[in-house]
Amino acid sequence: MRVKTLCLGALCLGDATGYDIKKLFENAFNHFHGASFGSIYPSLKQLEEKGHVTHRVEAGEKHPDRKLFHVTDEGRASFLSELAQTPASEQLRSEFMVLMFFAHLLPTEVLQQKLDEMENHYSEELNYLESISGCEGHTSGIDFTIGMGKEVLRSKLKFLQKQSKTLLASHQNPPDSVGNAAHANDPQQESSS
Amino acid sequence: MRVKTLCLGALCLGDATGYDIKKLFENAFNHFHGASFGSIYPSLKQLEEKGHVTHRVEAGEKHPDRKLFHVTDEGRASFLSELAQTPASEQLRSEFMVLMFFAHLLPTEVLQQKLDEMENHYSEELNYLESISGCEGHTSGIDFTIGMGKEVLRSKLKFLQKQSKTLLASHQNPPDSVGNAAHANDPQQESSS
DNA sequence: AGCGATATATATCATTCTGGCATATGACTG
DNA sequence: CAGTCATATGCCAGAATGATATATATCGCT
Repeated sequence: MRVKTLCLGALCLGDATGYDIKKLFENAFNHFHGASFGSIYPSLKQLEEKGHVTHRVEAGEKHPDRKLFHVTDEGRASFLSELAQTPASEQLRSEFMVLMFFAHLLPTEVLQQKLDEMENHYSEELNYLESISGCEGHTSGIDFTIGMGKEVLRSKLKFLQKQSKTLLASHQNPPDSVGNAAHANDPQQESSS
Repeated sequence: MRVKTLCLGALCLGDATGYDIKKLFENAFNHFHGASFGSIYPSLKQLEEKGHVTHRVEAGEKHPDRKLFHVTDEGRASFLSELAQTPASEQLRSEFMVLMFFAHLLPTEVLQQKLDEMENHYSEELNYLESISGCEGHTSGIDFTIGMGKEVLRSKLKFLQKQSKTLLASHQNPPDSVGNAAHANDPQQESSS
C-alpha cells in the first residue's frame, strides 16, 4: 500500500497538515506502518493534482504557515475503493532476527546486549500501546489493531524471557564442536560435476 | 540493514549465485526480511567492486551460466563488524492492520474476507516454519528465529480466532450510534483562534 | 537578556529498494 | 510442439527512506 493511499486515509479521519500526518504515522500507525516527510509531502502534492485533496493556508500566530489538507468526495471514494481491493498481508523487517540468525558470529557480550536492547524496545512499545488502549473515540477496528499489537508484543517478550538464556548458554558452550562457527566457508564444493 | 549487507551474510553461509540468495530471502529469511532481484544483483556488483566478494562463472549443462559468488576475508571481516554495529530493531508493515484500522469503512463481507485471508496466510506461514524446524544443521540462532516466528504466528492466530467475531459483531451492529462511521469528516474546527 | 533545545511546519535530494519487464535455456506436460 | 515452469541474469521506472535545509516560536536555564 502506497504512502499516498495512507495519506488519503489519514485525511478521511479529519483535515490535517503534512506534519500532522507524520505524527499519526509516529503514533496511531506506529506499530504497523511508517512513513517519512520525504514521501508524505510529495504524496499530498500528487493527491492534490489528481483532485483527491484540496488545501487552504492558515497563517498561524503560534506556528509557521500551515497547509491544512482536506479530502474531496472523489478522494474519499478513491480511498474506499483502494481499501476494498487491498489484499490482507504483512511483512516484517527485523534487523534483530538477522542478528539472531548470525548469532554464532557475534561475541557473547554483544549478543547479550542485542537481546536486552530488543527487550527494552518491546517493553516500551507495549507500554505505549497500553497507554492508548481503552480510550474513548476509538472505533472497534482501532481497538482491534491495538489489541493485536499488545498480544504480539506480549508473546515476543515472553519468548525472549524464556529463550534468551538457552541461546546464550549454547552460545558460550557450543553443543557439539567448539570452533565450528569460525570457518563457515567452503561448504559447497560440489561444483565440478 | 542494507540488502548489500544481507548478501554478504548469505555468502558467509556458503558460496551462492544471485538466484540462490533470492531463494534464501524467500525461504530461511522469509519471515523477517525480503529482497528482490533488483537489489540483489546490484549489491553483488558493488560488493565485488569493493573487493568483498569474488565470482567464477560456471558453464552449466542443466542451467544457464551461473556466477558463483564467494566472500573474501575482507568481506567476512566487514560483515562481522557491520553486524556487531547493527542496532536490534524491527519494523512491521501491515496492510492488514491498515484494513482493520479502517474497518468501519468496509462492507461486512469484505471485512470478513480480509480476516479469513489473513488467517490463511498466518496458517500457511506457521506450517512452513513447523516444516523446517528441528532440522539438523541449524545453529541455535536459526532455531531461535524459527521458534520466535512460530510463537508470534500462534499468538496472531489465537488473537484472530478470538477477536474476529467481536469485530464483526460490532461492525454489523455498531455499539452506540449507527451512522456515525459514515461522516468521520469535519472533526477539527478549532481553527479560527 | 541571551543561549541552546525542542516543537511546529514545509520541502528537496541522493541513495536505495521494489516490482515489473526482458532475455535465454532446459525440463516437463498435455 | 506449444505452453509453462524452474533456473539464471540483468535493467528500469517509480516509490520510499533518511538526511539536510529553512523558518518561526516556545521553554528552561544561567
